[in-house]
Amino acid sequence: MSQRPSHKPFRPRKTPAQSRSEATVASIVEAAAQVLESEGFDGFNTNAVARRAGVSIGSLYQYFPGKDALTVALIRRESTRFYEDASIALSKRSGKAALEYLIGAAVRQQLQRPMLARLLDIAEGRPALRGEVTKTEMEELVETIVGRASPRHPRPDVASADLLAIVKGMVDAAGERGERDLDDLERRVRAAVFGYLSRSASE
Amino acid sequence: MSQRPSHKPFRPRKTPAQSRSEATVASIVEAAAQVLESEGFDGFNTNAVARRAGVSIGSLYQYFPGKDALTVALIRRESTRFYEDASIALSKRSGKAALEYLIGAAVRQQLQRPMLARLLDIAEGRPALRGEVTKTEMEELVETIVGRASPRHPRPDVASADLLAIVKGMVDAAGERGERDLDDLERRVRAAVFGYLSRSASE
Amino acid sequence: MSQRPSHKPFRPRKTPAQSRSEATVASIVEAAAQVLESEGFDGFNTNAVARRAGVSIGSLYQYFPGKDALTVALIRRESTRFYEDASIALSKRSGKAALEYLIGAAVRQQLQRPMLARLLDIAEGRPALRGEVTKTEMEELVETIVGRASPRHPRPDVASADLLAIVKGMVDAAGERGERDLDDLERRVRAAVFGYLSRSASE
Amino acid sequence: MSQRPSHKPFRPRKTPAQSRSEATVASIVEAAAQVLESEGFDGFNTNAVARRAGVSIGSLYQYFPGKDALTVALIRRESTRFYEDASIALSKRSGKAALEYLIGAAVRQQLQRPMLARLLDIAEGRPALRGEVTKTEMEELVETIVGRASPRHPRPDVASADLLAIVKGMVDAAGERGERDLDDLERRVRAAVFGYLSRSASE
DNA sequence: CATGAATGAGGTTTCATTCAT
DNA sequence: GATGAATGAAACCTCATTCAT
Repeated sequence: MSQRPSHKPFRPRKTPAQSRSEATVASIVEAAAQVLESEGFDGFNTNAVARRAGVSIGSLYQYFPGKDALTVALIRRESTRFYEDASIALSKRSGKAALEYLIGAAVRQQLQRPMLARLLDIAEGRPALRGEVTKTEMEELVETIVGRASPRHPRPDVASADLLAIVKGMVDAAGERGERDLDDLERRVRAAVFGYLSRSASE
Repeated sequence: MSQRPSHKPFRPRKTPAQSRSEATVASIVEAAAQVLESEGFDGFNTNAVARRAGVSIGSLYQYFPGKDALTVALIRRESTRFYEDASIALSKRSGKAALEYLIGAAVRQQLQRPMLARLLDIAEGRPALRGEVTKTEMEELVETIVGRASPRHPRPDVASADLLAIVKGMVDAAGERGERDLDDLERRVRAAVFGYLSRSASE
Repeated sequence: MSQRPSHKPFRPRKTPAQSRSEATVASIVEAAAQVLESEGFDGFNTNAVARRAGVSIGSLYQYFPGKDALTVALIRRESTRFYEDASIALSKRSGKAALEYLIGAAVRQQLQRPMLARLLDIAEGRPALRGEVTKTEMEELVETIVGRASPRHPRPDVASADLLAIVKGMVDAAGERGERDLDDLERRVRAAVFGYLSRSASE
Repeated sequence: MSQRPSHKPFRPRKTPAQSRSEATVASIVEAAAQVLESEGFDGFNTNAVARRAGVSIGSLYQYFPGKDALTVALIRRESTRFYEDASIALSKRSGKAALEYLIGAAVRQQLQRPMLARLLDIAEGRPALRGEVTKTEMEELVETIVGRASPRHPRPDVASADLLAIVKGMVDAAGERGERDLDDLERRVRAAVFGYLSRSASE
C-alpha cells in the first residue's frame, strides 16, 4: 500500500488520442482490477499489474505517472460504470421505482466483482487519494432520487449519505461472506433503505 | 547461514512474566493504535510503532512475532472493549432497549477513535488475517439481542449480520466525514436498524 | 500491508533476456564465490555479495530469490565445472587411467580455490539445501569409472561413495592446511583410492 | 553462524570450583550439542541453547563470555572424549591392532551423534576459532600409532594427517547418508587406511 | 515509443549481548 | 548469582521508479 513520498499528479500522462494507446490504457486498468481482486492490496504492485497487462513496466509509467494514478483510474472506471447504470434510475416513473432501481444497480455492481468493489471502497478512503476521487456526482444522483422518493424528508443530503453507507455496508459484507443470491440480498437492502427512510423522514 | 522456515503465528510470543513487560506490551499496542490513526496504513510500520511506543524494535519483536500479530492484537483489544460494553445490553429489560444500547455502544466506540475503528474494520477483512480474528462472539451477542427484540424474525442470523453491516457502514461513513454529533447519528442508526427489522421480519 | 507467503524457491528468478543481465548474473555468482572465499560463511551476506559484484542489492534479488538461491547457483556452477572436467575421464583407455584422471580433476578443482571448494562442500550438506543440490550425476560418473577400474568389486555404489568421500576428505584437509604441491597430493590420493579399491574388492 | 565483531576470549569465565556451577556448565554444553544436532547451524543461537539447558540467557553469559566460547567448549568436550577413547589404542600390542582400535573409536564416535560430529568438524575450521581449537594432541597420537604400525613410512606426519582426513571424510559421509551399520563401515575404513598406508609407505 | 535491467530507500526481522532488578 | 526484558546493529528483502538501450 505504501508509496514513496514523491508527490505525483494523478492524471494519466497523456490523453489517448490514438486508439492504440487507448487500448493499452484500458488493458492496464483492467489488469490492475484483476491483480487487486486476486491478490488483494498485498500483491498489488506496479510490476504485477504490468505483467498481467502484458506490457512492460516502462510502458505502464508511460501512461500513468505513478501507482496512485493507476488506482485512481481504476476507481474512476468503476464509479463511472456504476454511475451510468444508476443514472437509468432517473427515467423511472415513481421515486420508489427509481430508488429500487438504484439499489438493484448497487447490488449488481458490488456482487459482480465483490472483492474489487470492496477494495476500491477502501482505497477511496485513503488520505493520499482524498480529493482526487470525488463522490459528489454519485451523491447528487442519490439525493435527487431520495428527494423524489421521500419528498418531505427534512435532510435529504444526510439521508442520501446514510443510504449509500447502508447499501455499501450491507453489500460489502455480503460479498465478503460469499453470498451469491442477488434477489435475496436486494430484498434485504430494500428493507433497510425503505425502513430507514420511512422512520427518518417523519422526525 | 540463514533462512528459517518462517512459521509466522499471530499469537504474542511470550506472556509477559514481569509487570514491566506487561506495560511494554500495552504501550506497543497503544502505539500501534496511534500510528494507525495518525498515519493510516501507509505509515503503519514496525519501526514507527516501536518509536512511538518508546521501545526498541527488538522489544516489539520480543512480544509480537511480526507486524500482522500486532494488528491482530490491536483488533482484539478493540473488539474486547467493544464486546464488554455491548454485553451490558443483555441486562436490559426489553429487547428494544437492549438493541438501543447496542447501537449506542457501537456509535460511541466508533466515534471515539473513528479512523482507528474504520482502519481496523478494513484490516479485519484482510485475507492474511482471516481466521485469526473471529467475529463470532459479537455475532452471537447481536443474534441473541435480535432474537429478543424481534422474536418472530424468520432468519435472525441473517438479520444480525445485516444489522452489524448497517451499523458499521453508517458509523464508519460518519466517522470518515468527521461527524461528531453522537445523538443525531445514533438516531439515524436506530431508524435504519428498526426500519430494517420491522420490514424484514414480516417477510 | 505486508507479509507474503514466502515461497522461496532456489531457481533463479528470471532467465536473462538481454546479454547485459547475463553478465550481471555471472558477476554476482563470481562475487559470491569471492566473498565466501575471503570472508567465510560469517561475512557471506547478500549486501557484501552485491557490493563486491558492483551491483545494487536490488539487482541481486532480481535474479536470485534469496540468499540460498545464490548459494545453490554457486554450487551448481562449481559442480558443473568439475563434472565437465571429470567427464573427460570417460574417454580414457583403461579404467585405471580414467580413475587417475578423475583424481587429478578433483585435486585440481579443489586446490585451485581451496576455501571455496571446502565451503561449498559444507554448504551442500545444509538441510535447507537438501534436494536442491543433486550429486547424482557425479556419483554415477564415479560409479561408471569404478566399474571399469575394478570390475569385480562387489558393491560399486558403496565404493564410489567412499571414494568420493576419501578424495574430498583428503583434498579439503590439504587445502585447509594450505598445501600447494599438487603432484604430491595427487600421489597420496591415488594411494588411498587404489589402496581402498584393492582391499575392498577382494572381500 | 555470524557473530558480532566483538573480540572475546574463549575461555569459560570461571573455573567451576563449586559442583553446582560445574553441573550448570555441563548442562549448557550438552544443550548446545542438542541444539546443534537438531537444528543445525541455522538455529544454533544462544537463546535457544539457554532455553534448552533450562537456564536463563543471563546465566549462560555468566559462564561463557560469548557464543564462540560455547562452541569451543563443545568442541573440546567432544575432542577430549574421543581422545580418551582413542588413547586406549596405545596399550595395544601391535601397531596394527592399535590402528584398528583407533579406527573403531573414530567410527563409534562419529556414528553415535553423526550430525554433531559433522557440524563440529565444520565449526573447527572456522577462521574465527582457528587457534582456539588445537588438534595437535590428536595428531600426535595418530602419528605415534602410525609410527608403530608402519615404522618405515617416510613421512609419518603427512600420513597421519591424511589418515585422519580419510577417516573423517568417510565417516562423515556415511553419517550424512544415514548409515548405521558400524561393522561394515569400519571394515571399509580399514580398507582405506591400510590400503593407503601400504601404498604410500613404499614410496 | 517500448523495453526491462538497474536502483536504493525503506521496511521487516533476528539474535548476540547487556544490565536493571 | 540468577533472571529475563531490553537493546540495536546488521541482515534480509521488496517494489516504486528511472533510464540506457
